[in-house]
Amino acid sequence: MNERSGTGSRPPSIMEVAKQAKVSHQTVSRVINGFPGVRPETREHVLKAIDKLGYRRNSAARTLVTQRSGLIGVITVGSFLFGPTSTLVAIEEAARRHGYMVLLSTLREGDDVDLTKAVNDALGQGVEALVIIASRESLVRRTAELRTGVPLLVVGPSPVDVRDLATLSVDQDAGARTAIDYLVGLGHRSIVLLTGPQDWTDAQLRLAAAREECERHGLAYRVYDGDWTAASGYAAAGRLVEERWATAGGLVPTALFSANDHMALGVLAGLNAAGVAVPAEVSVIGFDNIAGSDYFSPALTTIEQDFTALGHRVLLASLAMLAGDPPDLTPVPATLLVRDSTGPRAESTSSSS
Amino acid sequence: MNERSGTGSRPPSIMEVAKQAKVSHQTVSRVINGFPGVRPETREHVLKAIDKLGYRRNSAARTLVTQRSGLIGVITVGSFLFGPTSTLVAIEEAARRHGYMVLLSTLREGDDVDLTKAVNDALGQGVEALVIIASRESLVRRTAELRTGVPLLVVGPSPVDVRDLATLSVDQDAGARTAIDYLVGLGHRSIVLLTGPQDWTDAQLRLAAAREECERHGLAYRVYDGDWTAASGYAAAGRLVEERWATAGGLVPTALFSANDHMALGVLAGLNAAGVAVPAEVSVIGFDNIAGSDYFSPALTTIEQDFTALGHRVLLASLAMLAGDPPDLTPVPATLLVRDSTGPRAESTSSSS
DNA sequence: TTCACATATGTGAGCGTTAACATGCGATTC
DNA sequence: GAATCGCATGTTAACGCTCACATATGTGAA
Repeated sequence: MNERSGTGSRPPSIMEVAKQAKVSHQTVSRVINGFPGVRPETREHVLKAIDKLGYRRNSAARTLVTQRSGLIGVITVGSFLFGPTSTLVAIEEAARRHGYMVLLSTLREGDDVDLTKAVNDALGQGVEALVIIASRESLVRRTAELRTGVPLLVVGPSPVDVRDLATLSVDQDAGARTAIDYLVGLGHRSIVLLTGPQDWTDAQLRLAAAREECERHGLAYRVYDGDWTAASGYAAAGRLVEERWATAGGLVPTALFSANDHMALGVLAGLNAAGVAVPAEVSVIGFDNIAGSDYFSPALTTIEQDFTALGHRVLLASLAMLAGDPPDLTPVPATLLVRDSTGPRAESTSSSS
Repeated sequence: MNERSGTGSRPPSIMEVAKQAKVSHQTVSRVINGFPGVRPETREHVLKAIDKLGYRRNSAARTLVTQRSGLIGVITVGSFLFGPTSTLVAIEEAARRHGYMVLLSTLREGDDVDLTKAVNDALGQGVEALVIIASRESLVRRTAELRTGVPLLVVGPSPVDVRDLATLSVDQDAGARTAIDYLVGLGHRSIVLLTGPQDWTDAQLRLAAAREECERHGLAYRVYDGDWTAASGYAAAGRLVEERWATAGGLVPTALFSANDHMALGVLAGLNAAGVAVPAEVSVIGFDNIAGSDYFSPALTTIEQDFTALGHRVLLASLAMLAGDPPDLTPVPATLLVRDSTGPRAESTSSSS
């Protein structure tokens, strides 16, 4: 039924459909947009003409007059790691469900120039709202300075000193606290906090919360710097082993909280290489629940973030802002996943000084 | 310098810039598009007016008249696994470098209806070219039936019986052969091929190539079914252990080729649980080089796919098709990454029947 | 019948931009 | 000094759609 002109000419317009269906272009428009007040018979004719001509609405023309592009710009900056990517996919899915499409920009590094350009490009394409998945503190700050003219939502924790910036994220704070509490419940009194790069807000928040929670419980703890990679986790394991040698009595670290799963993987490899048993001698807990973490050796206890929920919430919030309503910005919960890499503190450990 | 009207009215148009700069709108257009024949002084005025008004080109209007949206539709279907995601990011990056933006659609499952809808939506937004990252055989077939009216490129191996479909991919064939050859070089004569789901073209191709290569070398081999997950790799390890018990002499499998790294991770975990030493008793080789595979226990020997190169090539090919030139569709190479999970066949193994 | 009134359809303008062509003007040529 | 050229700029008409309004047609009340 569907025939298309093979020439390089323009695709059929609403006018040609109108002619074909012997109605006015406006009636065609009404049919396309499902407006009421069109006789079923007329509608039928129009639909047939549309099918015959292979007509497809030109959204450029529509956007030009309505100011509505049906586009949401999503800018992910700095990484294609697990979290950002999962969030992106979830946002896209939610967007499509709500009749929007996603215009994507991925920036490798937190380059200000690139960010500004990406924002401008997206705005130039007429996006109705802008979502920035920014993991770095500095980036979020830049973002706050941007005057975009459309609703702007940042996925990632908000710096406390930046006001008037809509941010939405997984509850890093609660997640980190849950992890520490769980370790405390297992009897651990001295633990290592392996943190991510400090210019990542997620890393900051996880560390700050874990630290506070340690202090609240009166734990002995020390902080190791990591950079999200398994390699840095491996190095941390080496340091931990040394520390266990050098430390006396009840202060020997018996557990490690890694700010992400990749580093935890490195930690497991490092401990294994050093002959330290997990969880018998040291418990390890991660953060993210990346694919495969249930098959690490041993299976990794970790904090799972519900990125699908996050993505949906991001879209809902954008839509709310678009409608002029206050968005729901409460953080998305993170939940504990207990597996094999954590266990009760071994009594022998405290006596091995 | 930049002031913006706070009202909800329309943003400034080229006309207002023209009035502000006391030139015609066409001159403004010339400045915006960098056309020659504008006096530097005039250009200066226009630029100043643009800055003052906070003018930004309305791409809907531009698209309407030029038929060029600057948009490339990318549809990823069925997974957010390592490969597809990496490819997407690389495409986006290449696109931006060439002045295009990416309109994203992610489909969870290979639902035909969704695919058609996604294609139509993208076309409706005026994409100039369409890239479909399809991992499933059936999907690629559907794709071939789509008449889009714009250049269409499929990322993923092409079914041999489907003609006239531009496809581009990593050289799965060469990658799998490299892996087998490497094992052969280490002296292995009996190996297990752990394959992915057979409706994934990648899985098919990797298996077919590995199989052929095994036969070419006169190896004993058997095929285990997997589903890309670490869990299925774990199960495969169990089966392998049984097989080693039951098999006699030189036919005891001493190596396993896993069609992806996640499954290889599961295999490592399974072998470890069964007390089988890697690589002393069994060598394991993966495919993908996912993040962290260098910190598996032991570090995984694998085949690395250069997705960045693939993404760039995809864009180049799209551009070529757009220009009416024949695209370069030769596969992107895959390279061997030797790490610790593979080693020479242990002599003891063949005598342990 | 005549008016009002709803319901179905048509008409014209305008959205912001570019493409094609038209104009103005100083410099060059004969 | 007129004709010619080249450069810088202006004018007009699309592009395909939606909006606001105008016009037919049918229906019931006065």
